[in-house]
Amino acid sequence: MKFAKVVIDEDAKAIDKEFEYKFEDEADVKLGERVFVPFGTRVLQGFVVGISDKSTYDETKIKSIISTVDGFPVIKKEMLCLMDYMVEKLHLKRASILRLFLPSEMRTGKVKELIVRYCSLKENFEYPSKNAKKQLDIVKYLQEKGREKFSVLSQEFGYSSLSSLVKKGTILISREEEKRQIDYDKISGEKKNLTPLQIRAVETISKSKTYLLHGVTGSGKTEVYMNLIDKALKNGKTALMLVPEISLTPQVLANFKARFGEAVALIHSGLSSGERFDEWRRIFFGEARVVVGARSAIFTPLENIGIIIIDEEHEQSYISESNPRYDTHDIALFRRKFNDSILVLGSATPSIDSYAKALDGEYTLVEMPVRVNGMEMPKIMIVNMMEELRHGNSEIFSIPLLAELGNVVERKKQAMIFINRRGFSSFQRCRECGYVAKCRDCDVSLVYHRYENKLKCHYCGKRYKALDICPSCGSHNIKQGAVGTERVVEELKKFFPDVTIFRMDNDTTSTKGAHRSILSQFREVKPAILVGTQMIAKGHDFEDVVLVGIIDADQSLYQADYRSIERTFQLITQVSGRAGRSKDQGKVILQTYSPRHYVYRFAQNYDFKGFFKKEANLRKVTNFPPYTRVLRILFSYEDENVVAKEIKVCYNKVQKVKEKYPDDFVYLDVMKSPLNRIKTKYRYQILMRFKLEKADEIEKEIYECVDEKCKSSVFYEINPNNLS
DNA sequence: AGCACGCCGACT
DNA sequence: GTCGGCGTGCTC
Repeated sequence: MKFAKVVIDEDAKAIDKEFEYKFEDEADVKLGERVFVPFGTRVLQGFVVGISDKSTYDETKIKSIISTVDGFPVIKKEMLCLMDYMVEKLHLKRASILRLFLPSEMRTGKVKELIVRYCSLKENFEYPSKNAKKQLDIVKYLQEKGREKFSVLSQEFGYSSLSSLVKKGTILISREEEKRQIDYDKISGEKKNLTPLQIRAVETISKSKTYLLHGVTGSGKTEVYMNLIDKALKNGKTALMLVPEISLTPQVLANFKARFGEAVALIHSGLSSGERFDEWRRIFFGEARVVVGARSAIFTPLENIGIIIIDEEHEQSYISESNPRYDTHDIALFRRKFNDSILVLGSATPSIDSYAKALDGEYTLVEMPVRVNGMEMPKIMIVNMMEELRHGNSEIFSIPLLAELGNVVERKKQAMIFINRRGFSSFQRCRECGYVAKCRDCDVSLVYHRYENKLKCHYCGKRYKALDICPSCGSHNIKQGAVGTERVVEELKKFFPDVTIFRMDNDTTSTKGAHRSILSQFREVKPAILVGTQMIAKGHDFEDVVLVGIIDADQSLYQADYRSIERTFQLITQVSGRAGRSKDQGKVILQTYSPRHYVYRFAQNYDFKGFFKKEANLRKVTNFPPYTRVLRILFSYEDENVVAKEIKVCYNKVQKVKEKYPDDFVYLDVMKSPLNRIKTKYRYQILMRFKLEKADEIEKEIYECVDEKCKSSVFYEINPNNLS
């Protein structure tokens, strides 16, 4: 008799623990397998997360495992350890963690293996009659080629001829499982010669520890990554490389496929569920030895990892913002340790957090301060929009930007205009009474989308009719708020009616392949202007882009978030990099209403170190991370009274903890979340900051403050990215 | 989560 | 009398 600890596959707080079940034979159930178990009156699926000879529960109450689900353990040992770590450290529910480790297709069970029928000739087949021309063609084809897919032959020669050959027994059919082929651009993957700087980086990164690779845009980090992966493969190890979702462009994918061929598995949101399922299994069974993917790829069941790379490590998208909330860095650090592998965090603008760790010696700093082609970084010109206003220009575009755009058009070159907001304008406001339309389910203003003539909630996605008269006072005087991508395109058309203008944002890239098609179209046209959000800021090398315009750079600056300045610096550097790929020196025009802000001064000079010093110092004196830890506990529930009451109880307990550590707490407060309601749920939060020395200890005690039985759903966030 | 058990109101 | 409301508590 054996006993298994089972996590029930239900995402509910109340059953988030390990239940014990018995089974007879050791060979029947393996660690990490999915099993069917009786649970109360029902039969549910669960994960075996532990096996032992003894039980720790009343043996008369222990039931038997009914059967296994897959017939093999789907969760490997490393991932079981990772689950424990995430439960302990991030206070996530076991089932929701385990779900991260499997492709969703395995739970819903909708996707099946792709079975392909192959046709081949019987050994001593009889020739079809002379009149059956099509059938003879098929036989001839197969004599030459040996075998072919049923679907191909049917397409080529017609279904009826083929099926009659099958019926006669002339053709035999065999069924084989095939992995779905992922679509990617085929390019040649020749190795480039490395610069001395790149060689030094590759040689330095060799020990099993964590490196921070700080390389300016254009310093050739990707080539370094590829060489490092090569090295890992030669040592018989595997490699995991993460890139932000938006920079997971066709170019990047093609590069990796070309270089490492069949050994590469790709994980990204553009895959169909079948493709995702197949890629996961190729990784699981060791067919794929290099994994390239977005955030969630950190959970792939890759074994014997020699190197983990997080490219653009500063990117926000590495922090999951919705339910199982986690930071990819934490997971990567865990897996690095477990596999005793190398971890490389790469960026042109490292996060303040990572860079501080590097200076502290926790990470090893590797620098690549020079561009591969020896080119200068593009010149950044700061335009004071207040000044423009004073001179009577209240348009979106400043005079210098228009002049430079004109110049680009004349030279038949290309420009990119970056604007950090999609839609036509941020909101519609009534000029008479100040009414702004809000989402019924969420506490946010609606965004106007001109193309659909609809108001959209960017939180829950709900659509509303656009305003023509103010529902509050009846006035027709409706004003558009701040500009978005759509509006910029429209305005540009007025100034440059003959120039091709492309728009790229969430709305124009929602369909599969749209991203790729816009970029390849843009590549072909000159002169042309590409208007877009964040997603144009990454990794595209366009030789002919000589100008980048940043509309309203302040957008990201004034947010109730301690990282907003850091993010602004990163954004400007990133976007500016787009102008620097051509032979002519590129130019960047940055429009701002606060030209004297230090972030612009450092960004203009590409002075990361100076910026770091200033920003780190500010964080230190104002008691923010990385010198303190922020913990946010978010309660949300449909009934506002319930949330308010429950969070109050929790807050009182937290206050007791604070009294116990009076010197460590630098901040503690309870409040409505700035976004008080999202998807019909009211949100309240407790915010606290405490010093690092006893942070782990304090954190543990704080977690005890939340009543397990409360109705609200509770989210914990460490150093949250935004406080809404 | 989902289901049983249980303790109150208004109906054939 | 009992049918059914949903509040509470349990599931190895």
